[in-house]
Amino acid sequence: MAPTAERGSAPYPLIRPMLATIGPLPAAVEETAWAFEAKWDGARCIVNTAGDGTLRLITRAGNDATATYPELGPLGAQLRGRPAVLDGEVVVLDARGRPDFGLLQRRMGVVNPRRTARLAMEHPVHLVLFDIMYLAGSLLGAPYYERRSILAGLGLSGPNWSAPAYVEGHGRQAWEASLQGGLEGVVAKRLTSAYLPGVRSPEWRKTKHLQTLDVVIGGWTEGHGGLAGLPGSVLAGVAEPAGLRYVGSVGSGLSERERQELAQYLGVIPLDRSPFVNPVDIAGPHWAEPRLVAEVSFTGWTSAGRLRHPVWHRLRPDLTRLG
DNA sequence: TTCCGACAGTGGGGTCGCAAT
DNA sequence: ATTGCGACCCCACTATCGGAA
Repeated sequence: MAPTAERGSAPYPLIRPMLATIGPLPAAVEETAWAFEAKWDGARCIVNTAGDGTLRLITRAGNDATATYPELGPLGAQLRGRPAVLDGEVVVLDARGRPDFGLLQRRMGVVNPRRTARLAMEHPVHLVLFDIMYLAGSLLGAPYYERRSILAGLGLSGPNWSAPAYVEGHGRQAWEASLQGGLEGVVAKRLTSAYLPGVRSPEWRKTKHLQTLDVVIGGWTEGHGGLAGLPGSVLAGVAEPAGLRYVGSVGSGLSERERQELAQYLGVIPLDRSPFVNPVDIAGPHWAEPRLVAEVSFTGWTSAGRLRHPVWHRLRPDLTRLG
C-alpha cells in the first residue's frame, strides 16, 4: 500500500476511483434522475495534471502508467495552467471503432520505451474522460451534472482523448445503442451523486450485456486453500461436429454446497483421458465422462476461443444423463 | 431484527517480464 | 532457448462480520 503522504503531480492528491455496483437498469419511472454513459471495455485511469504541462496516469490499483501510454502525454499540455484530477477509461479501438480489451492488454504493463513507442504506433490508446474531481479546488462534493459541466467546459479533445457526452434519462435507448455499438453495457449515474473515492456506490450502477450457454462438463480441477479437495472449477465444452471443444473453465459462482454436489457426480464418472478434441492447456486436469450439462453466463468470447468472465449458474438435470 | 457495505478469499482469461531450467 | 511463475489488467461471486437502518 502506498503511503498516504504520497502525492501525484502537485497540488492535488492521488485519489482512488469511484466504483459502480452491478444491477439492473434504473426503473423507467425514475430514469430522469439518472445519467447514462457507455461502459467502455478498457482500463480505469486517473489523470493527475500539475498545470505545468505534465501529467501522471494512475491505474485502479494505484500503479503509475504514465510511461505506458506516451500518446496521452500531450493531454498535459492541453491542461497547462489548469491543475486538475480527471477520471476516465483507457481503451484500444479495433478497425470498426469498438473497444478491444485484448489489444489493450498488449499495451498494459509494458515499460520498455522503444517497445512502448512501437506499440503506440500499432495500437494507439484512446482515453475516454468521464469525470473531474479537482479543478481550482475539490469538486468531490459537487453533483455529477455540475462536474460534467465543468469537464465539458474544458473542451478537451485530441487524437487520443475525448470527453463524450452523457445522456439524461432514456436508459433503454442507451442500452440498445450500447448493444449495437459493441460496447460492454451502460453505466447509470445519479445526476446528484457526489464523487466518493474508492467507494463502490449504488449511485453508480453498471448493467452489462450477458450471454448464457449450456456447456458439457468434461472434467474439473481441484480447488486451493479452503476449497482444497473440492472442484475449484469445471472444464466446459461445446458439442461440435468434430467433437467436444473445450471453451474454458468455470469456477466463479459455485457455492460450497454446489461444489460438494459436483464432487459426488463427477466422482462416479472418471475418465483416464481427455474427452475434448482440442488441447486443454491447464495444470492438473481431472477428466470425466461428458454427461453433465450446466448453464453458464459470460460476457463474450476471447480471441483464443474461450469464454470471457464465465460464471456458473446451475446444473441442467433435465439435459443430463446420469444413468 | 434485518439488511447492507466492506473485506477476504476463491474462481476465470490474458499479457508481459524475469528467474529458473 | 524454453518454461514456469508472479505481477498486473480486466472481472464475478461466496462467505462473513459489524454497523446502519
